[in-house]
Amino acid sequence: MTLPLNTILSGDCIAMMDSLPAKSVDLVFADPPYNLQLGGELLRPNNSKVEGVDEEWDRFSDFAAYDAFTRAWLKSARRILKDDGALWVIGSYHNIFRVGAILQDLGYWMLNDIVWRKTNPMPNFKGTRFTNAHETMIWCAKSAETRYTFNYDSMKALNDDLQMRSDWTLPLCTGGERLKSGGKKTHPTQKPESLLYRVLMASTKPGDVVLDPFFGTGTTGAVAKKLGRNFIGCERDPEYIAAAKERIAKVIPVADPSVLMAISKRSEPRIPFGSVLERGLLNPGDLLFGGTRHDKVAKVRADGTLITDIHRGSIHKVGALVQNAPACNGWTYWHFQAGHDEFMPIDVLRQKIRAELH
Amino acid sequence: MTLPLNTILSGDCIAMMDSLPAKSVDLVFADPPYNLQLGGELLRPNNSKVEGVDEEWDRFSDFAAYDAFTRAWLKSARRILKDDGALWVIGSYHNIFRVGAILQDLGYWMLNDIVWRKTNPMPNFKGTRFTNAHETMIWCAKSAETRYTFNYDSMKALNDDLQMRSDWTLPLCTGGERLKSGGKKTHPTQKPESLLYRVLMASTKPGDVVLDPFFGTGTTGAVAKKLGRNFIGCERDPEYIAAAKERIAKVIPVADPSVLMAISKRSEPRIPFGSVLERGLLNPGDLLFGGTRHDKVAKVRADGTLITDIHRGSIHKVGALVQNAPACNGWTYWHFQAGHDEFMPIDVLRQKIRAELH
DNA sequence: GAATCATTTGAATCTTTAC
DNA sequence: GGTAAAGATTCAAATGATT
Repeated sequence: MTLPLNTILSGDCIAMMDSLPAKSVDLVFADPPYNLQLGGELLRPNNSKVEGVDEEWDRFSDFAAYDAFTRAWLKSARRILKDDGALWVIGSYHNIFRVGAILQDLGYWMLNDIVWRKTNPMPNFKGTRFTNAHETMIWCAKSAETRYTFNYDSMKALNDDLQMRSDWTLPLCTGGERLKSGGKKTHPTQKPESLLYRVLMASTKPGDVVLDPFFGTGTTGAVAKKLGRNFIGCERDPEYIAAAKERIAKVIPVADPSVLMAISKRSEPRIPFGSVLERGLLNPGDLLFGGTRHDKVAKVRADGTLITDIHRGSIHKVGALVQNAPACNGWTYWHFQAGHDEFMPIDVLRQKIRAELH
Repeated sequence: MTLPLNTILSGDCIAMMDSLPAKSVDLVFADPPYNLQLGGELLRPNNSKVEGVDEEWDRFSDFAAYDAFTRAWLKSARRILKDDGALWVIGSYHNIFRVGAILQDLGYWMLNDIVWRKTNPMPNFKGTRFTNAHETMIWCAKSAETRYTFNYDSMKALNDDLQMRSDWTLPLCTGGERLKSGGKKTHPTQKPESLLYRVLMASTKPGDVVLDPFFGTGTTGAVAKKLGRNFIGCERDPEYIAAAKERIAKVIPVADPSVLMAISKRSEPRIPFGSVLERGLLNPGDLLFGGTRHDKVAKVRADGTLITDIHRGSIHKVGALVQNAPACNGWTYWHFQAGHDEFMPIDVLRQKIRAELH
């Protein structure tokens, strides 16, 4: 079976997900309904307050229904996730704690909880509580043992070369981005594209398949299309589906795929230190220098090992030994003499070789 | 029975709470074990060791054991709470979702979840996830029908006459405030007094009784005494108790809490260039132009870096490289094409984002 | 003594590949 | 499956050392 890529499946998300092949999706992003147990359900039809044991039973039954629903869709999502896939859920204090506990119970492995700080939240008009100015997202891998995609360098770049933190400050979806029909908002809880931009940039690769079980008006699909990812949406409401289709059709994908690729040291090809010798960038007998004052010295041997008066081994091993450190990256630790008083890390030689590979 | 006010009860918190009269306490503040379940040792890039939390009190065999423990102490706490009392719990993603779900199951009524944004969190040294830069507190009333204390105006005053939001930006407990014994921290997870200050100012009145079931080194007691509230602590570890007693003895209550309200002024928020992309003000693949004749050209990548035929990096770095200059302010150097022959500096896009923050 | 630079540290579920 | 080796990786703030 081929996946219904870049389409919206009309119907209940559990049935829809169950119709897809197992281990076929790279990412699930879910914005499920918030807990329905609020307000009126605490009142009887005659408006008297529910009290005592009845109260607890009622409430338990409400939470139980929400829990059962949550468990069901999270189970279905887990089946279709690839083993190295991941899942995001967004919610508020009404539902996110139940969602989080069930995620853990099902074996998902939490990677972060992310706080979306709203720059422009709705104030608390009655002054009864703190302004509810954030929502919470949970990001988790399929299990504690599985791998997952995290474009660390992209996130760092997006944040002016500082590690991206677990709190994200972004505005609500308003203005031209907010879908309207007949002057009213099409969907009550449309999420901003900036939020999905960061989610997809962080945890997917170009070409990945992203499934959204509660597609709504298609923010996930719109951003996925823009960023060169494939999407699958599940949605029951025909009006939302129509709005999402129209919206996504207008999205222009980024034309140049090269601007989408994450650049990470981890994904670059490995270069053995021996290659540096084979290409004559260094020669057997050359000296390498380590330490802040370049006072540690080692001699390069023809087989690519280093030797000092007492140590012998790889650039990493000898680097660790001369520093008496548990570990060492020899590429950045060792320097060669490039001029009278100029030392350069041997990593530049590796870069030279890597450049030739392109 | 009279309450053991302003004392530390030595022993298990559940037994201690069960020994107190029902409906006798105005507030419970709890910093329970987080159930971190850390793996092996973790080294910083400089190879120094991170002191993790591996205390016996944070070890649980599985989620079921942690849940049973959580349910037990939350039940005991609920019995001793006055009907118009409230409870706070702090935690991280390791435990807070389980705590939150159990709170709801027991009939507590959530008022807010509060995010403590750390100004100086520990980074993610291995680049595997987002920097875990926050913890979560849940504030709840005893039930949906009960009243609770919220000093709305105090909170507004604390926040420059703006409603206090659900995200609080506060530094970790370090420096002189951090209790040390023999050069090492007395308690691995001592909370900052600023956090408790805000909690107690928000949700208690002078003279109220505040119980902390996991008293540790007594931050709750210290701030309670300072603010003219009464405290009751429960703690098992004699060393923590001794440190807390000594600490609290030194606290001088303040006559007028308003003198403590000095709150750091917010500085102009830093806007990473990546935000411009996330918000769609520029798009991946767009061209930027530098130089007086706009003859330097760079392409915007999806992660917020720029790329030319030979250079790659942040707006500042690439700006410097194309000019062969030591440094460059990319915000003013780079321009985007706003019309047929019109170029505008990308700084106007930053201004646009800043305006939304106010 | 002031200024500058180097070191330390904080609730952390913290690697990947080859053999 | 396990073990060993390669090699990638940190931010803010306080404290201590040096000039």
